[in-house]
Formats: sequence, structure tokens, C-alpha cells
Amino acid sequence: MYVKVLLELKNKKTDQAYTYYVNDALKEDIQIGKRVKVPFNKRVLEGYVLEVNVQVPSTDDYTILEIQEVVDDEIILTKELLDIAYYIKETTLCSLSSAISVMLPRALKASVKTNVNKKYQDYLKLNGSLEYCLDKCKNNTQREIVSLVGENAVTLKKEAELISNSGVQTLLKNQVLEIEKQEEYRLTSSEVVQEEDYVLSPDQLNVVETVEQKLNEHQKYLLYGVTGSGKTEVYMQIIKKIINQDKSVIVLVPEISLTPQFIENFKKRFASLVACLHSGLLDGEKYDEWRKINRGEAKIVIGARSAIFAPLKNLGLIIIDEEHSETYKQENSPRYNAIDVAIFRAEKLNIPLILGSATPSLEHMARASKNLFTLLKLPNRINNQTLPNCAIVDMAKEMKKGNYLLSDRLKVEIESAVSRGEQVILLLNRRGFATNITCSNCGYTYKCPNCEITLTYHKTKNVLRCHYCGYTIFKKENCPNCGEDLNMYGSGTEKLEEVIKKEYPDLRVIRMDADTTKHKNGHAEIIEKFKNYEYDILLGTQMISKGLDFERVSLVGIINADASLNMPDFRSGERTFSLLLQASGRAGRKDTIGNVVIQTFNPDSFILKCVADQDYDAFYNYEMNIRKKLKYPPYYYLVGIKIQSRDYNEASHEATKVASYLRKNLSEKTIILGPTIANMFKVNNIYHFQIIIKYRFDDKLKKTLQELDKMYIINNKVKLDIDINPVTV
DNA sequence: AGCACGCCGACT
DNA sequence: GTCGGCGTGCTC
Repeated sequence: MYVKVLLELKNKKTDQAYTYYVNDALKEDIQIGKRVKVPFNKRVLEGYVLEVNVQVPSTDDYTILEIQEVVDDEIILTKELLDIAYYIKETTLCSLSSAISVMLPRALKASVKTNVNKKYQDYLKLNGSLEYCLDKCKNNTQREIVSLVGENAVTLKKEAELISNSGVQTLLKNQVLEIEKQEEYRLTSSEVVQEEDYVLSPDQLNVVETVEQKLNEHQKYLLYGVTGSGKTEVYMQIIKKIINQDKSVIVLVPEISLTPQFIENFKKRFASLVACLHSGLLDGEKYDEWRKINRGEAKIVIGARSAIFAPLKNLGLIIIDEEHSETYKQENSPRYNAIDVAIFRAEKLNIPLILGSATPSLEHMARASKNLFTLLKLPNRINNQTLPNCAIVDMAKEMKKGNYLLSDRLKVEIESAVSRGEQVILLLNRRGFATNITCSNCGYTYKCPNCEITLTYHKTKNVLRCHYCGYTIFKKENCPNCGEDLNMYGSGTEKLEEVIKKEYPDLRVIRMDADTTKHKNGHAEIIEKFKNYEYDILLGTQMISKGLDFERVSLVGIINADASLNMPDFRSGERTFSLLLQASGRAGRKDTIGNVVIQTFNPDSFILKCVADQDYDAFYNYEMNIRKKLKYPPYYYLVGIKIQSRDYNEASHEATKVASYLRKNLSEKTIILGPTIANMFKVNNIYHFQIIIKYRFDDKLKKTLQELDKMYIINNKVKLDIDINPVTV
């Protein structure tokens, strides 16, 4: 018998299945989706079996070699997963092996030789009847051990050793006892199911019932539920119904470490049926969780992006929480989007898919308005909590008073909240690398007249440039709007901490950002301490805005709303709205009315007004209008192409060639922007150019991109990176 | 990836 | 004269 085997080599040139011969001894074991060891170019490699019983190839080009060994007992790549791998290869233009690689835990990959193995625990067993064994004992200690082992069906070796270490040794040596090794999982979950008498609100009940009506067919739902509306409970109620049908569920969350409370709720309710998959796990732990899933012991998988590949049997539902989050898109190859994979999987299996968010992405809300998704709404906070009061503070005026980071208004609110024994969250969203220029007097920001995105400052040439279309102007000394000096400003979380400590030496401040959460469980520790009221103020980057419930928090301050508002990206408005709305949702749960203070140099920004009014619809209409006018998603689709080379001229030259190739081959209605130098132009001495494609319908696109991709596989001086439906450009 | 082949510089 | 630098090419 002949089979096709895929090797996991990094080179795209070798991304093809190779034919091998299977001898009769291995015929029994070999199956599609198992790993095998094969000789390949004078060494032995692992690969995945993709096809069996293939035609005997009649060729003199190469000699067919023999499979040496079948590695797996269980199939690790089911037919379903393989189909997904082909789908990812097709839609993201990556190699099949990298698509497969992203789906498997490290321990199960064909390429890496890790020492991740199953963990075993030693148990003791009698080597004959109890009487026989007792008879063989030489003293009372030994008899005690034998009785213990005889009493229980299984006895941990460790437990028996508590009686006498050497006793156990002797009994084993005399063959009175035997060791039995049993596989053990590294992570154990509690067995206790906390059955909660939960009374659903009419809204929640309505949602659950709607989904329940079509539980066994493919439906796409967009669950739009404001912060605190009880989405999690709705998920759990629906999941329960799926579980009762003996089916399983995938729940995706943006990042596990940011949502510990969410996971806890699930573990309390569903106990050992829950398996978690995320980057924080050690290789061994991940391997164990994966096996629990593969064997059908776990029915609910909660995890980040890659958990969409969980090998659940009889999958009955996929839920994606915080659907608007950009973390569902992988930012390196394979550049897949877990939401697209979820749609593919749900359609194929004919099962429902629920996307949930307090601030649905424009893409999905637009699809809902076209009835491609069924819109489900949870418009009210449970317990009818009132929405927070929102104040927008003009930082240009504050600057004149010498308030660079904290406005008078925010100071007053901090003092009054703390004096009432309440807690404060301060958000300073300084993410990213882009330097933009904002006038500290009037708030003027340079925008591209063609693309409506913030221009990026390039210090070396003292110019401002649009990295979408290449529009460039010289930076002036004075603000073109008000004539004052133009300064760049910007301060990080560390600076803010310093300022607060100086202003309020008595307050207890804790900072949460990439620096303070480096170690494992860093997030959880800080959150726990803040929750236990060990601190008055929590300040940090956007990681503090996600799904956290702090009952004592009554004030949320947004230190610099412009940081995300002025990011040079067409989605900056959407991102800002979502971030600030979520952050402000942290203010005032239970019975306190929350306060939100938004500091900005753009007090007239419509986006910020929408945040202050907590008005999603207004935001949606406003932003959709812009997207339509400027031909951005969801009206147009985007493709980002990066051209990279160590040689500047080479990169520049090839970028031009790529652009003209696209202009020649794509439909006339398709818009091709660039080439321009990329936002991160020179990284590690590699020059980056980029081209952006905007299109609505283009039947030539797929083929053209595939051709282009192929052309640059051979070129080893210039690298081409195609990003289909990028989240940032 | 990694192993071979191949074509040029500095060493016993 | 050789040893070895890493550029290029191929692997069922």
C-alpha cells in the first residue's frame, strides 16, 4: 500500500505530500491523521498521513521509500480538522503544514522533538489473593500495607509509602505487590457542580428560548448585550441544553488571563466537563487538556483563538465571546481568523454559532442588519443598574493650567470616590509605536485628506506621511489650525503612577501593564489584590478594561482618549468606542452610580460623545457612514501586502512590480493603494513596503494573489506577506 | 529544515 | 597544495 505523507518543514517549497510505501506489518496501524516516521533526504522525520491507498506512482523521477514507524495510537487529525487545515490554506495563502501546525499542541506536532509525554502515577496491586499476600508478609508493617492495598480497588503508591517506605520496597521486591502505572492528567478540575438557582430576566429568557428553538441546525446569532446584562448566564443556560443532548461546546474568549472570572463561573457550573486551552499552559498541561478533549472526557472547551481547533467529538455549538476583539485574528502566518474558522466549522457541522459582544463589530452588526446573522438583544443591565455618568474634559484647557495628566475634574472625582471608600480605575491606553502629532493647544491632528487616517511622523525626514496611500507633507513648527507651537506629547503608565503618588501620597496605587504582569499569574495576582481592597487605584493599559467585576469601583478615568482615537488606522474610531465603553462599564455595579471622566484634546469628537451617551446606535450609524464614504470594511474588503527585503532598492523595486502586476490582473473596480513605505518601515534592518487592495467583488483576486504568492516563494531576497482581511493596516 | 554539492579565501 | 566559509538546491 502507498500513502501520502506531509512533512512539517518550514519551507513552502516542500509543502506537498510525499508518497511512501507501507509494509504489511504497519498496514493495520496506519490511518489518515496519524503521525509516521519516514526517511527523507538521508534522515528520519515525522509527518502526517494525509491519504491512504493511493495509486502506485509510476515514475522514474524518484525511488519510493518505506514508512518506518507509526507514531500515534489515536488519530490526532480527524477528517474534520484536516478539512479546516485545507480551508485555512486556501483562504489565508499559507502552507498546509503551517495550518496543521497551528491546530495541534506542541507535544503532537510532527516537527519538534519535545519530551512532552503522558504523565503516569504509580499504583499498587496485590499479586494474588489477599490471604496469600498476607501470608507472605514478614511483619506487622507489611501486613498493614497489604491490607490497605487489599481494601481499595486502587491504592496510590505514595499513600502506602506513608505507612512505610521501605515496607513497600520490600513487598515489591518479594513480589507480594505489583506496580500498576496509570495515566494521570496534570490539571485536575473540581468535581463539585454548584447548581445555581438562577432566575433569568425576561430578556435573557427570550434569548435562550430563541436559540433553543433551532438548537440542532446551523444558525448565526449576534448577541448584543450591554455590559452587565448577563451574557455569561445566557451562554451557560444554552450550553446546558447542548450538554444534555450529549453534545459538546467550544467557547472562545479573547484572552484567558484577562477573563479569570468568566472561566471560574464555568468551572463552578460544569466542573470536570470543562477543559481550558490557552497560551499560559505548559506544554504538558496543554497536551493533557487536548487528550481529555480528544477522548471525549471534556465537553466544554474554553480557550483563546486556537481553541477553535479543539478536537471535540460531536460538537453542538460554538460561542465566541467579545466578538469584536481583534485577538481572534492571528497576526502572523497562518493569518487565520478564528471567527471565520468558527463559521466554516459551524456550517459544515450544521450547528449554531453565537457571537456575543457589548459593542458588536461593525462587520457583524452590518451582517445582522442584512439578516445574515440573527440579532439577539440584551439591552438592560440586570438589577436595572443605572448607566454611569460620563464627563468629557478638554485637556487643552487643562494644559494651560499645568495639568498634564490629571484634570481638575478627575482629581475632584478621585478624591470624593476614595473618601467614600470606593475604588478607582484609571485607563491610560498607550499602545503602539506610531508617533502622531497633536496640537496641545487646540487638539488639531494631521489627517490624510484621502484616507482620513492620522498621519505618522517620521523624525528622520521631519515629514508626516499617510502609510495607506503615501501622501506626505513637511511638519510645520506651528499648528496649522491655531498657530501655537506643535509639540509631541505622550506619557506612559509609569509616568502616571509617579504623578499620582506625588499628588496623593496616602493612596494605595497599583499598576497593571505589560511590565508588571510579565510572570505567570501576574494578572490574576493584581486583580485579586485590587478586588480585596488592598489598593484604592488601579491604573493600567487596556488590559484592565476587559470583563472584570469590581464591586467597589465607582470611578473610571480615561487619561488620554486620543491615544487610541488618533492611531493611524481606519478602525481607530471603532476600537476607541469599544474600549472606552467597556472601560466605563466597570464603573458602578450593584447599587452605586458610576462616574466616568474622559480626558481628551478632541472634546468635540463624535465618537467620544457616543461613549458619554453610551449610544451604540449613534456610533454605528456615524462610523458606517464614514466607512461607506471612504470605501472601508464592511463596505469594501481589504488585502494588505507587505514586501520585505534587506536591500532597500530591491524592496522598493519589487513593491512597484507587485503593484503593477496587481493593477494589470485585477478588476478595474478594485482599488490598489501604494506601494508606500510601511508604518514600521525599517525593522531589524529589513525594509518594509506595503500595498493595500480595496475591493467589493473581484473574481480574479484569489487567483492573482495565489500566483503572486507562488512567484515570491522562489525569490529569497524579497519576502512577500499577504494579509487577507487584515485587522490593522 | 538540514544535508549535499560547489566554488573561493587563509592556513599547516 | 588542503580546510572550511556559506550560497544553492533537493528531498517521496
